[in-house]
Amino acid sequence: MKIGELASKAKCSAETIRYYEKEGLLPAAERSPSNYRSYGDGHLERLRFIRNCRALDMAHDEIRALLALMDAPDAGCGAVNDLVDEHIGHVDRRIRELTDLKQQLSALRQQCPSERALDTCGILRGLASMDAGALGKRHTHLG
Amino acid sequence: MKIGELASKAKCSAETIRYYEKEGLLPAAERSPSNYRSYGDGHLERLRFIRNCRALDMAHDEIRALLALMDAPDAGCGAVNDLVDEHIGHVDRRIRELTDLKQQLSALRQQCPSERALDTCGILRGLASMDAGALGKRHTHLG
DNA sequence: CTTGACCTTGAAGTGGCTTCAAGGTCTTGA
DNA sequence: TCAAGACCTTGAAGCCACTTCAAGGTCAAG
Repeated sequence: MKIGELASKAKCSAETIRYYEKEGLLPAAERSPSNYRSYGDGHLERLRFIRNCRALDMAHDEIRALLALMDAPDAGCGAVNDLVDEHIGHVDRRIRELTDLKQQLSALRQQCPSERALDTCGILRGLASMDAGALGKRHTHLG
Repeated sequence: MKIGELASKAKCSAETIRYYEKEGLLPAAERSPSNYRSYGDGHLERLRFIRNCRALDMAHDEIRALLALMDAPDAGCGAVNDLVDEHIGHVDRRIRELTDLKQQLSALRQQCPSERALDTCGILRGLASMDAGALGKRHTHLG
């Protein structure tokens, strides 16, 4: 199967597939006489696995780790469980960050409930006088 | 004041300040005879405003829009309110996306409550067989 | 007069792609 | 038989908001 067919079966673009190959997520395909990449069902399975991980917002490093664990012949899945737990932790932290953020924004928005002149606008005043250090930095790969 | 002093007063790095200048968020500073950037209190105010906006995860485009509104002499703040409301919408959507995501991940995690052999690990099975199309794409600049 | 803190510019790296440019190959139908 | 158009190739650049690096210039203190 050529790259376009694989792409449509995995619902991603051919460029993404080439990118995954370059990144080492997907093993290099064999080549046809005309130098086109040639894929089998194993590639499709692996690509679907990767796309599912990405749909869950896992970073490439996390996916690489999962793939390596999967390829280890005699391992149990304890490390898989740990990796997923850690990723849930990432998502959870980011949700908490954004919830705090929304709180801040809502408070700011209430400073100016109606249209008024710029120099009395509570939002602009708030943005000018806030203490930026109050919020922490982002800790995860989820934005 | 030189760039380092401005940076420490605004709690950001000198590189960030130079970047904001290049991006047109911060007006270009005057230069000393030795070609060092020289800043006044107006720069500090504007920079603090920008950093506060960034602490609230506003994109540069949003901040640029706010600054332009602020500089408009006779405008009211209705557009400011709208912009903030829209940004709150971004944050809200992202929170909902991540909440869905966490749900998916938790369900996945429950597939494999304990250590077991790889080929029966429910997580890996789930990742291999999920339908990636089930989750939507990211719509905002918040990750 | 040297050390070291500060400043300058420009380029490259981050992540996970997408888009573009400039071609080569293959299939189909006139 | 040959031309159009769909598909493939590579490599580079763009996205965002920075950070880091390299290679130097400037300045105050000891």
